[in-house]
Amino acid sequence: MVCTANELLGWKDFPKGLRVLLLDEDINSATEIRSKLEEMDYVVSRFCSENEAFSAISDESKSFHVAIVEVREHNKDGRFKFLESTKDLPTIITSDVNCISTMMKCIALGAVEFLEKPLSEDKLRNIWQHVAHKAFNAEPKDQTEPSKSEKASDASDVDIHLKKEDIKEEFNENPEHNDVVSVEIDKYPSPSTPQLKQGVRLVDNGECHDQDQTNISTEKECVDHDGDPKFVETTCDDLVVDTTTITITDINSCKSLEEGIGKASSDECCPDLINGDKKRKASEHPNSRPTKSSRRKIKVDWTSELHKKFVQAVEQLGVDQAIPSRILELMHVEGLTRHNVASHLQKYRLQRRHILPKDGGRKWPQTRHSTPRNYYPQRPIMAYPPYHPNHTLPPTQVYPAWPPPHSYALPPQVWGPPYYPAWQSSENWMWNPYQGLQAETWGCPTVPPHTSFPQNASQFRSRQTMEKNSFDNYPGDEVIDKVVKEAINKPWLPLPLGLKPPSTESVISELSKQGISTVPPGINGSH
DNA sequence: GCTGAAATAT
DNA sequence: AATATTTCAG
Repeated sequence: MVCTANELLGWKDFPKGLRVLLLDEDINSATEIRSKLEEMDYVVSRFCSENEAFSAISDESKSFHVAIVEVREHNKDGRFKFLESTKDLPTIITSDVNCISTMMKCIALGAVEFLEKPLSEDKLRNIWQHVAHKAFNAEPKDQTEPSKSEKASDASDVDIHLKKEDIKEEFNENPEHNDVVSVEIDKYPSPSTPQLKQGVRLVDNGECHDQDQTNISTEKECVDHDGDPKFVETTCDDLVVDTTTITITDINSCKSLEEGIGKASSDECCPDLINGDKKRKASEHPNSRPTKSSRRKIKVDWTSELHKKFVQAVEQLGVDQAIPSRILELMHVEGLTRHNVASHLQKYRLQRRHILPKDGGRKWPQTRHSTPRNYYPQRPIMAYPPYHPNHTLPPTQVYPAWPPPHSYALPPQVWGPPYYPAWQSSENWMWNPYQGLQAETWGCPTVPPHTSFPQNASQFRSRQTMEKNSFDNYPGDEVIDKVVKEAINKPWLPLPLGLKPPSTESVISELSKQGISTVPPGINGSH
Protein backbone atom coordinates (compact mmCIF):
# COMPACT_ATOMS: atom_id res chain seq x y z
CA MET A 1 0.00 0.00 0.00
CA VAL A 2 2.68 2.39 0.90
CA CYS A 3 4.42 3.83 -2.03
CA THR A 4 8.14 3.21 -1.86
CA ALA A 5 10.84 5.61 -2.80
CA ASN A 6 11.85 3.41 -5.65
CA GLU A 7 8.36 3.39 -6.95
CA LEU A 8 8.30 7.12 -6.73
CA LEU A 9 11.55 7.48 -8.54
CA GLY A 10 10.26 5.33 -11.29
CA TRP A 11 6.93 7.06 -11.39
CA LYS A 12 6.66 8.90 -14.60
CA ASP A 13 4.67 12.12 -14.43
CA PHE A 14 4.28 11.88 -10.69
CA PRO A 15 1.91 12.77 -9.15
CA LYS A 16 -0.34 12.05 -12.05
CA GLY A 17 -2.20 8.84 -11.48
CA LEU A 18 -1.98 9.16 -7.74
CA ARG A 19 -4.76 7.09 -6.29
CA VAL A 20 -6.81 8.97 -3.81
CA LEU A 21 -9.25 7.43 -1.41
CA LEU A 22 -11.97 9.91 -0.69
CA LEU A 23 -14.17 9.21 2.29
CA ASP A 24 -16.86 11.82 2.34
CA GLU A 25 -20.55 11.40 3.14
CA ASP A 26 -21.54 14.63 1.52
CA ILE A 27 -22.18 14.01 -2.11
CA ASN A 28 -21.75 17.62 -3.09
CA SER A 29 -18.46 18.09 -1.46
CA ALA A 30 -17.29 14.69 -2.63
CA THR A 31 -18.16 15.52 -6.18
CA GLU A 32 -16.44 18.82 -5.99
CA ILE A 33 -13.31 17.32 -4.57
CA ARG A 34 -13.32 14.52 -7.02
CA SER A 35 -13.59 16.81 -9.97
CA LYS A 36 -10.79 18.95 -8.77
CA LEU A 37 -8.57 16.00 -8.12
CA GLU A 38 -9.34 14.47 -11.44
CA GLU A 39 -8.42 17.69 -13.13
CA MET A 40 -5.03 17.13 -11.71
CA ASP A 41 -4.99 13.63 -13.09
CA TYR A 42 -5.40 12.04 -9.73
CA VAL A 43 -7.42 8.86 -9.61
CA VAL A 44 -10.21 9.20 -7.11
CA SER A 45 -12.28 6.53 -5.42
CA ARG A 46 -15.00 7.94 -3.30
CA PHE A 47 -16.65 6.16 -0.38
CA CYS A 48 -19.44 7.09 1.94
CA SER A 49 -18.58 4.95 4.90
CA GLU A 50 -15.56 3.50 6.57
CA ASN A 51 -16.71 0.01 5.81
CA GLU A 52 -16.80 0.68 2.12
CA ALA A 53 -13.42 2.21 2.34
CA PHE A 54 -12.06 -0.65 4.36
CA SER A 55 -13.17 -3.19 1.89
CA ALA A 56 -11.69 -1.23 -0.96
CA ILE A 57 -8.44 -1.02 0.87
CA SER A 58 -8.39 -4.67 1.69
CA ASP A 59 -9.00 -5.44 -1.94
CA GLU A 60 -5.59 -6.28 -3.21
CA SER A 61 -6.34 -4.98 -6.62
CA LYS A 62 -6.77 -1.51 -5.33
CA SER A 63 -4.23 0.30 -3.42
CA PHE A 64 -4.33 3.91 -2.48
CA HIS A 65 -1.55 6.35 -2.12
CA VAL A 66 -3.37 8.87 -0.07
CA ALA A 67 -6.73 9.29 1.63
CA ILE A 68 -8.88 12.31 2.17
CA VAL A 69 -11.27 11.72 4.99
CA GLU A 70 -14.03 14.02 5.98
CA VAL A 71 -14.74 14.20 9.65
CA ARG A 72 -17.92 15.43 11.29
CA GLU A 73 -19.13 15.40 14.79
CA HIS A 74 -21.42 12.43 14.30
CA ASN A 75 -18.96 10.28 12.39
CA LYS A 76 -15.78 11.03 14.14
CA ASP A 77 -15.58 7.79 16.06
CA GLY A 78 -15.74 5.83 12.89
CA ARG A 79 -13.15 8.10 11.37
CA PHE A 80 -10.89 7.59 14.32
CA LYS A 81 -11.15 3.88 13.82
CA PHE A 82 -10.42 4.31 10.18
CA LEU A 83 -7.34 6.29 10.98
CA GLU A 84 -6.16 3.75 13.44
CA SER A 85 -6.61 0.96 10.98
CA THR A 86 -4.92 2.63 8.07
CA LYS A 87 -1.79 3.91 9.56
CA ASP A 88 0.24 3.16 6.51
CA LEU A 89 -1.96 5.26 4.35
CA PRO A 90 -1.24 8.95 4.46
CA THR A 91 -4.55 10.39 5.45
CA ILE A 92 -5.66 13.95 5.18
CA ILE A 93 -8.49 14.98 7.39
CA THR A 94 -10.95 17.50 6.18
CA SER A 95 -13.90 19.11 7.82
CA ASP A 96 -16.00 22.18 7.65
CA VAL A 97 -16.07 22.29 11.36
CA ASN A 98 -12.85 23.57 12.72
CA CYS A 99 -12.89 21.67 15.95
CA ILE A 100 -9.36 21.70 17.15
CA SER A 101 -9.70 18.86 19.58
CA THR A 102 -11.14 16.52 16.99
CA MET A 103 -8.53 17.51 14.51
CA MET A 104 -5.85 17.13 17.03
CA LYS A 105 -6.94 13.66 17.81
CA CYS A 106 -6.95 12.82 14.16
CA ILE A 107 -3.49 14.10 13.84
CA ALA A 108 -2.51 12.18 16.91
CA LEU A 109 -3.92 9.08 15.34
CA GLY A 110 -1.78 9.52 12.34
CA ALA A 111 -3.51 11.92 10.05
CA VAL A 112 -0.93 13.78 8.10
CA GLU A 113 -2.76 17.01 7.69
CA PHE A 114 -5.95 18.80 8.41
CA LEU A 115 -7.54 20.76 5.63
CA GLU A 116 -10.53 22.90 6.29
CA LYS A 117 -13.33 22.77 3.82
CA PRO A 118 -13.87 23.85 1.19
CA LEU A 119 -10.89 22.21 -0.38
CA SER A 120 -9.48 24.50 -2.93
CA GLU A 121 -7.35 23.36 -5.81
CA ASP A 122 -4.36 24.76 -4.09
CA LYS A 123 -4.97 22.65 -1.06
CA LEU A 124 -5.53 19.56 -3.10
CA ARG A 125 -2.76 19.98 -5.53
CA ASN A 126 -0.02 19.18 -3.14
CA ILE A 127 -1.44 16.23 -1.35
CA TRP A 128 1.11 14.13 -3.20
CA GLN A 129 3.69 15.47 -0.76
CA HIS A 130 2.38 13.18 1.89
CA VAL A 131 2.85 10.24 -0.37
CA ALA A 132 6.35 11.24 -1.16
CA HIS A 133 7.12 11.97 2.41
CA LYS A 134 5.80 8.67 3.53
CA ALA A 135 7.71 6.89 0.83
CA PHE A 136 11.00 8.46 1.72
CA ASN A 137 10.34 8.16 5.38
CA ALA A 138 9.46 4.53 5.12
CA GLU A 139 12.41 3.68 2.97
CA PRO A 140 14.85 2.68 5.66
CA LYS A 141 12.41 0.25 7.10
CA ASP A 142 12.21 -1.50 3.81
CA GLN A 143 15.87 -1.99 3.75
CA THR A 144 17.76 -4.58 5.60
CA GLU A 145 20.47 -2.44 7.00
CA PRO A 146 19.79 -2.67 10.70
CA SER A 147 21.51 0.42 11.91
CA LYS A 148 19.80 2.61 9.41
CA SER A 149 16.48 1.11 10.13
CA GLU A 150 17.07 1.58 13.81
CA LYS A 151 17.90 5.15 13.26
CA ALA A 152 14.78 5.66 11.32
CA SER A 153 12.63 4.19 13.98
CA ASP A 154 14.40 6.22 16.57
CA ALA A 155 13.77 9.30 14.63
CA SER A 156 10.20 8.32 14.29
CA ASP A 157 9.95 7.83 18.01
CA VAL A 158 11.39 11.19 18.55
CA ASP A 159 8.90 12.68 16.27
CA ILE A 160 6.14 11.01 18.09
CA HIS A 161 7.43 12.18 21.33
CA LEU A 162 7.81 15.65 20.08
CA LYS A 163 4.43 15.62 18.65
CA LYS A 164 3.07 14.54 21.93
CA GLU A 165 4.87 17.30 23.69
CA ASP A 166 3.65 19.64 21.12
CA ILE A 167 0.10 18.58 21.55
CA LYS A 168 0.28 18.63 25.28
CA GLU A 169 1.80 22.01 25.23
CA GLU A 170 -0.81 23.32 22.92
CA PHE A 171 -3.53 21.80 24.97
CA ASN A 172 -2.28 22.83 28.28
CA GLU A 173 -4.42 25.88 28.17
CA ASN A 174 -7.42 23.77 27.52
CA PRO A 175 -7.72 20.78 29.81
CA GLU A 176 -10.92 19.78 28.23
CA HIS A 177 -9.08 19.12 25.03
CA ASN A 178 -6.31 17.58 26.83
CA ASP A 179 -7.92 14.39 27.82
CA VAL A 180 -9.37 13.91 24.42
CA VAL A 181 -5.95 13.68 23.01
CA SER A 182 -3.88 12.23 25.72
CA VAL A 183 -5.73 8.98 25.91
CA GLU A 184 -4.50 7.58 22.70
CA ILE A 185 -1.49 9.50 21.75
CA ASP A 186 0.84 6.92 23.09
CA LYS A 187 -0.27 4.45 20.55
CA TYR A 188 0.49 6.75 17.77
CA PRO A 189 3.17 5.14 15.68
CA SER A 190 2.74 6.73 12.46
CA PRO A 191 3.50 9.14 9.78
CA SER A 192 3.77 12.77 10.06
CA THR A 193 3.46 15.42 7.51
CA PRO A 194 6.38 17.41 6.43
CA GLN A 195 4.69 20.37 7.96
CA LEU A 196 4.30 18.68 11.24
CA LYS A 197 7.84 17.62 11.28
CA GLN A 198 8.97 21.04 10.62
CA GLY A 199 6.72 22.40 13.26
CA VAL A 200 8.00 19.88 15.68
CA ARG A 201 11.54 20.80 15.02
CA LEU A 202 10.80 24.37 15.54
CA VAL A 203 9.19 23.59 18.79
CA ASP A 204 12.01 21.37 19.74
CA ASN A 205 13.88 23.18 22.36
CA GLY A 206 16.28 20.47 23.20
CA GLU A 207 14.18 18.85 25.88
CA CYS A 208 13.64 15.78 23.86
CA HIS A 209 15.37 12.52 24.03
CA ASP A 210 17.35 10.49 21.56
CA GLN A 211 18.20 13.16 19.12
CA ASP A 212 19.14 15.08 22.11
CA GLN A 213 22.36 13.30 22.32
CA THR A 214 23.13 15.67 19.62
CA ASN A 215 21.25 18.50 21.08
CA ILE A 216 22.68 18.09 24.47
CA SER A 217 26.15 17.93 23.25
CA THR A 218 25.53 20.94 21.15
CA GLU A 219 24.18 22.66 24.14
CA LYS A 220 27.17 21.68 26.15
CA GLU A 221 29.39 23.04 23.52
CA CYS A 222 27.42 26.13 23.67
CA VAL A 223 27.77 26.35 27.38
CA ASP A 224 31.41 25.87 27.10
CA HIS A 225 31.59 28.50 24.56
CA ASP A 226 29.74 30.71 26.81
CA GLY A 227 32.18 30.06 29.48
CA ASP A 228 34.75 31.45 27.21
CA PRO A 229 35.64 35.01 27.87
CA LYS A 230 34.46 35.93 24.44
CA PHE A 231 31.03 34.71 25.15
CA VAL A 232 29.28 37.98 25.23
CA GLU A 233 30.51 38.87 21.84
CA THR A 234 30.10 35.48 20.32
CA THR A 235 26.87 33.98 21.38
CA CYS A 236 25.39 30.83 20.02
CA ASP A 237 23.04 32.52 17.73
CA ASP A 238 21.68 29.40 16.24
CA LEU A 239 20.49 28.01 19.51
CA VAL A 240 18.13 30.59 20.67
CA VAL A 241 16.91 28.80 23.71
CA ASP A 242 20.33 27.91 24.89
CA THR A 243 21.66 31.31 24.33
CA THR A 244 18.88 32.88 26.22
CA THR A 245 19.34 30.57 29.10
CA ILE A 246 23.01 31.10 29.24
CA THR A 247 22.66 34.76 28.92
CA ILE A 248 20.31 34.85 31.81
CA THR A 249 22.72 32.80 33.78
CA ASP A 250 25.44 35.17 32.91
CA ILE A 251 23.46 38.13 33.91
CA ASN A 252 22.61 36.51 37.16
CA SER A 253 26.09 35.56 38.03
CA CYS A 254 27.20 38.95 37.03
CA LYS A 255 24.58 40.56 39.15
CA SER A 256 25.19 38.50 42.17
CA LEU A 257 28.80 39.36 42.10
CA GLU A 258 28.02 42.90 41.38
CA GLU A 259 26.00 43.30 44.45
CA GLY A 260 29.13 44.07 46.27
CA ILE A 261 29.87 46.83 43.88
CA GLY A 262 26.59 48.54 44.14
CA LYS A 263 26.86 50.15 40.81
CA ALA A 264 26.24 49.57 37.20
CA SER A 265 28.63 47.13 35.72
CA SER A 266 30.31 46.93 32.44
CA ASP A 267 29.68 44.23 29.94
CA GLU A 268 33.00 42.89 30.70
CA CYS A 269 32.49 41.61 34.14
CA CYS A 270 30.36 38.75 33.08
CA PRO A 271 32.66 36.96 30.74
CA ASP A 272 35.46 37.07 33.13
CA LEU A 273 33.48 35.88 36.01
CA ILE A 274 32.21 33.14 33.87
CA ASN A 275 35.65 32.41 32.84
CA GLY A 276 36.67 32.18 36.39
CA ASP A 277 33.82 29.87 37.10
CA LYS A 278 34.81 27.69 34.28
CA LYS A 279 38.29 27.42 35.48
CA ARG A 280 37.21 26.66 38.94
CA LYS A 281 34.89 24.01 37.68
CA ALA A 282 37.58 22.54 35.61
CA SER A 283 40.01 22.23 38.42
CA GLU A 284 37.85 21.95 41.47
CA HIS A 285 34.51 21.05 42.78
CA PRO A 286 31.85 22.54 40.71
CA ASN A 287 29.58 25.08 42.28
CA SER A 288 31.73 25.30 45.30
CA ARG A 289 32.64 28.75 46.30
CA PRO A 290 36.28 29.05 45.61
CA THR A 291 38.44 29.58 48.56
CA LYS A 292 41.26 31.95 48.11
CA SER A 293 43.82 29.33 48.89
CA SER A 294 42.59 26.62 46.64
CA ARG A 295 41.42 28.30 43.54
CA ARG A 296 43.48 28.87 40.55
CA LYS A 297 44.03 32.50 39.84
CA ILE A 298 41.32 34.09 37.90
CA LYS A 299 42.49 35.73 34.81
CA VAL A 300 42.45 39.43 35.16
CA ASP A 301 40.86 41.23 32.36
CA TRP A 302 42.79 44.38 31.92
CA THR A 303 39.98 46.52 30.85
CA SER A 304 40.63 49.96 29.60
CA GLU A 305 39.53 51.31 32.93
CA LEU A 306 41.79 49.06 34.89
CA HIS A 307 44.62 49.80 32.60
CA LYS A 308 43.91 53.45 32.98
CA LYS A 309 44.44 53.04 36.65
CA PHE A 310 47.59 51.18 36.03
CA VAL A 311 49.02 53.83 33.79
CA GLN A 312 47.89 56.44 36.22
CA ALA A 313 49.88 54.77 38.92
CA VAL A 314 52.89 54.30 36.74
CA GLU A 315 52.86 57.93 35.79
CA GLN A 316 52.39 59.00 39.29
CA LEU A 317 55.42 57.03 40.36
CA GLY A 318 57.48 57.75 37.34
CA VAL A 319 58.88 54.97 35.29
CA ASP A 320 61.91 54.56 37.39
CA GLN A 321 60.03 54.02 40.56
CA ALA A 322 57.21 52.13 39.05
CA ILE A 323 57.50 48.71 40.53
CA PRO A 324 54.67 46.28 40.89
CA SER A 325 54.17 46.63 44.60
CA ARG A 326 53.94 50.38 44.47
CA ILE A 327 51.76 50.39 41.42
CA LEU A 328 49.50 48.00 43.16
CA GLU A 329 49.29 50.28 46.13
CA LEU A 330 48.37 53.23 44.03
CA MET A 331 45.86 51.37 41.99
CA HIS A 332 43.73 50.58 44.96
CA VAL A 333 42.10 47.69 43.29
CA GLU A 334 41.03 45.08 45.69
CA GLY A 335 41.83 41.57 44.67
CA LEU A 336 44.42 42.53 42.16
CA THR A 337 47.72 40.94 43.00
CA ARG A 338 51.21 42.14 42.68
CA HIS A 339 51.78 39.37 40.24
CA ASN A 340 49.03 40.65 38.08
CA VAL A 341 50.53 44.05 38.10
CA ALA A 342 54.01 42.76 37.52
CA SER A 343 52.85 40.85 34.56
CA HIS A 344 51.06 43.82 33.20
CA LEU A 345 54.02 46.00 33.82
CA GLN A 346 56.13 43.59 31.95
CA LYS A 347 53.93 43.78 28.99
CA TYR A 348 53.74 47.51 29.33
CA ARG A 349 57.45 47.90 29.34
CA LEU A 350 58.03 45.50 26.54
CA GLN A 351 55.56 47.28 24.42
CA ARG A 352 57.00 50.58 25.35
CA ARG A 353 60.43 49.47 24.46
CA HIS A 354 59.11 48.44 21.17
CA ILE A 355 57.36 51.72 20.71
CA LEU A 356 59.93 54.23 21.74
CA PRO A 357 62.51 53.81 18.98
CA LYS A 358 60.11 54.67 16.25
CA ASP A 359 56.72 56.02 15.74
CA GLY A 360 55.43 53.19 13.67
CA GLY A 361 54.86 51.00 16.65
CA ARG A 362 52.70 53.40 18.52
CA LYS A 363 49.91 51.08 18.66
CA TRP A 364 49.03 49.07 21.64
CA PRO A 365 47.29 45.87 21.38
CA GLN A 366 43.81 46.65 22.41
CA THR A 367 42.20 44.90 25.21
CA ARG A 368 38.84 43.42 24.66
CA HIS A 369 36.15 45.98 24.24
CA SER A 370 38.74 48.44 23.37
CA THR A 371 38.86 50.10 20.09
CA PRO A 372 42.02 51.18 18.42
CA ARG A 373 42.40 54.71 19.37
CA ASN A 374 45.46 55.96 17.72
CA TYR A 375 44.41 56.80 14.26
CA TYR A 376 40.89 57.58 13.39
CA PRO A 377 40.97 59.25 10.06
CA GLN A 378 37.24 59.39 9.86
CA ARG A 379 36.38 59.50 13.51
CA PRO A 380 38.41 61.86 15.56
CA ILE A 381 38.96 61.00 19.14
CA MET A 382 37.71 63.49 21.60
CA ALA A 383 39.14 64.38 24.86
CA TYR A 384 35.74 65.42 26.07
CA PRO A 385 32.57 63.52 25.93
CA PRO A 386 30.29 64.54 23.16
CA TYR A 387 27.55 66.83 24.23
CA HIS A 388 24.62 64.67 23.76
CA PRO A 389 21.32 66.43 24.24
CA ASN A 390 20.23 63.77 26.66
CA HIS A 391 23.36 63.83 28.61
CA THR A 392 23.99 67.11 30.14
CA LEU A 393 26.43 66.16 32.77
CA PRO A 394 27.68 68.21 35.62
CA PRO A 395 31.36 68.94 35.43
CA THR A 396 32.12 66.64 38.29
CA GLN A 397 30.66 63.84 36.33
CA VAL A 398 32.56 64.72 33.27
CA TYR A 399 35.77 64.84 35.21
CA PRO A 400 35.30 62.60 38.16
CA ALA A 401 37.88 62.38 40.83
CA TRP A 402 40.39 59.68 40.29
CA PRO A 403 40.25 57.02 41.29
CA PRO A 404 36.55 56.84 41.75
CA PRO A 405 35.36 55.84 45.17
CA HIS A 406 33.50 52.84 43.84
CA SER A 407 36.60 51.07 42.86
CA TYR A 408 37.62 50.66 46.44
CA ALA A 409 34.60 48.59 47.05
CA LEU A 410 35.24 46.23 44.24
CA PRO A 411 35.04 42.66 45.33
CA PRO A 412 37.96 40.40 44.63
CA GLN A 413 38.62 39.73 41.02
CA VAL A 414 36.10 42.17 39.80
CA TRP A 415 37.76 44.89 37.98
CA GLY A 416 35.18 46.13 35.68
CA PRO A 417 35.50 49.66 34.63
CA PRO A 418 35.35 51.41 37.92
CA TYR A 419 33.63 54.47 36.75
CA TYR A 420 31.13 54.44 34.03
CA PRO A 421 28.94 57.43 33.73
CA ALA A 422 25.49 56.39 32.79
CA TRP A 423 25.85 57.63 29.30
CA GLN A 424 28.94 55.70 28.64
CA SER A 425 28.63 52.31 27.14
CA SER A 426 31.46 49.97 26.42
CA GLU A 427 30.86 50.74 22.84
CA ASN A 428 31.70 54.37 23.08
CA TRP A 429 34.02 54.22 25.99
CA MET A 430 36.69 55.86 23.96
CA TRP A 431 34.87 59.06 24.52
CA ASN A 432 35.69 58.85 28.14
CA PRO A 433 36.46 62.03 29.94
CA TYR A 434 39.94 61.13 30.94
CA GLN A 435 41.25 60.73 27.53
CA GLY A 436 43.85 63.09 26.49
CA LEU A 437 44.17 64.35 29.99
CA GLN A 438 45.47 61.16 31.39
CA ALA A 439 47.66 58.68 29.72
CA GLU A 440 45.12 56.01 29.97
CA THR A 441 46.40 53.65 27.41
CA TRP A 442 49.81 52.21 27.26
CA GLY A 443 51.32 55.56 27.75
CA CYS A 444 49.24 56.56 24.83
CA PRO A 445 46.89 59.28 25.82
CA THR A 446 44.50 59.83 23.06
CA VAL A 447 43.86 63.36 22.21
CA PRO A 448 41.91 64.81 19.40
CA PRO A 449 43.60 66.01 16.32
CA HIS A 450 43.92 69.69 16.86
CA THR A 451 42.02 70.45 13.74
CA SER A 452 38.93 69.18 15.44
CA PHE A 453 39.47 70.78 18.78
CA PRO A 454 41.73 73.73 18.48
CA GLN A 455 41.26 74.61 22.06
CA ASN A 456 42.33 71.26 23.25
CA ALA A 457 45.07 71.13 20.76
CA SER A 458 46.65 74.25 22.05
CA GLN A 459 46.22 72.89 25.47
CA PHE A 460 48.16 69.87 24.57
CA ARG A 461 50.68 71.69 22.59
CA SER A 462 51.41 73.68 25.62
CA ARG A 463 51.66 70.53 27.57
CA GLN A 464 54.17 69.28 25.16
CA THR A 465 56.10 72.46 25.49
CA MET A 466 56.26 71.96 29.16
CA GLU A 467 57.21 68.41 28.65
CA LYS A 468 60.19 69.63 26.84
CA ASN A 469 61.05 71.56 29.93
CA SER A 470 60.63 68.64 32.17
CA PHE A 471 62.61 66.65 29.73
CA ASP A 472 65.66 68.44 31.09
CA ASN A 473 65.38 66.31 34.15
CA TYR A 474 66.30 63.27 32.17
CA PRO A 475 69.66 62.42 30.74
CA GLY A 476 69.37 63.04 27.06
CA ASP A 477 70.43 60.85 24.26
CA GLU A 478 69.65 60.61 20.62
CA VAL A 479 66.64 58.46 21.13
CA ILE A 480 65.04 60.67 23.67
CA ASP A 481 65.83 63.65 21.56
CA LYS A 482 64.07 62.13 18.68
CA VAL A 483 61.15 61.12 20.80
CA VAL A 484 60.72 64.53 22.28
CA LYS A 485 60.95 66.17 18.93
CA GLU A 486 58.31 63.93 17.68
CA ALA A 487 56.17 64.46 20.71
CA ILE A 488 56.24 68.17 20.04
CA ASN A 489 55.49 67.79 16.40
CA LYS A 490 52.72 65.35 17.02
CA PRO A 491 51.01 66.37 20.18
CA TRP A 492 48.18 63.95 19.63
CA LEU A 493 50.50 61.00 19.93
CA PRO A 494 51.21 59.35 23.24
CA LEU A 495 53.51 60.83 25.71
CA PRO A 496 56.54 58.62 26.04
CA LEU A 497 56.84 57.08 29.40
CA GLY A 498 60.27 58.51 29.90
CA LEU A 499 58.78 61.94 29.93
CA LYS A 500 57.04 63.01 33.03
CA PRO A 501 53.88 64.92 32.66
CA PRO A 502 53.93 68.44 33.95
CA SER A 503 52.50 69.31 37.30
CA THR A 504 48.94 70.42 37.53
CA GLU A 505 50.04 73.83 38.65
CA SER A 506 52.23 74.39 35.68
CA VAL A 507 49.50 73.22 33.39
CA ILE A 508 47.03 75.56 34.96
CA SER A 509 49.37 78.45 34.78
CA GLU A 510 50.19 77.67 31.19
CA LEU A 511 46.56 77.37 30.34
CA SER A 512 45.69 80.60 31.98
CA LYS A 513 48.37 82.27 29.93
CA GLN A 514 46.54 81.02 26.93
CA GLY A 515 43.25 82.30 28.18
CA ILE A 516 41.85 79.03 29.42
CA SER A 517 40.73 79.52 32.92
CA THR A 518 38.37 76.65 33.54
CA VAL A 519 40.20 73.51 34.44
CA PRO A 520 38.23 70.49 35.31
CA PRO A 521 39.10 68.73 38.52
CA GLY A 522 40.80 65.39 38.58
CA ILE A 523 43.52 66.19 36.12
CA ASN A 524 46.84 64.55 36.44
CA GLY A 525 45.93 62.39 39.31
CA SER A 526 45.14 65.24 41.60
CA HIS A 527 42.15 64.15 43.55
C1' DG B 1 60.09 38.35 49.66
C1' DC B 2 60.45 41.36 45.54
C1' DT B 3 61.59 42.10 40.79
C1' DG B 4 62.01 41.27 35.99
C1' DA B 5 62.49 38.11 32.35
C1' DA B 6 61.33 33.94 30.32
C1' DA B 7 58.38 30.10 29.92
C1' DT B 8 53.98 28.48 29.79
C1' DA B 9 48.95 28.51 29.49
C1' DT B 10 44.65 30.06 27.63
C1' DA C 1 48.48 35.65 17.87
C1' DA C 2 47.70 38.05 21.83
C1' DT C 3 47.68 38.28 26.48
C1' DA C 4 47.61 36.55 31.12
C1' DT C 5 49.84 33.51 34.56
C1' DT C 6 53.60 30.92 36.34
C1' DT C 7 58.25 30.00 37.07
C1' DC C 8 62.74 31.15 38.16
C1' DA C 9 67.21 33.50 38.73
C1' DG C 10 69.13 37.36 40.83
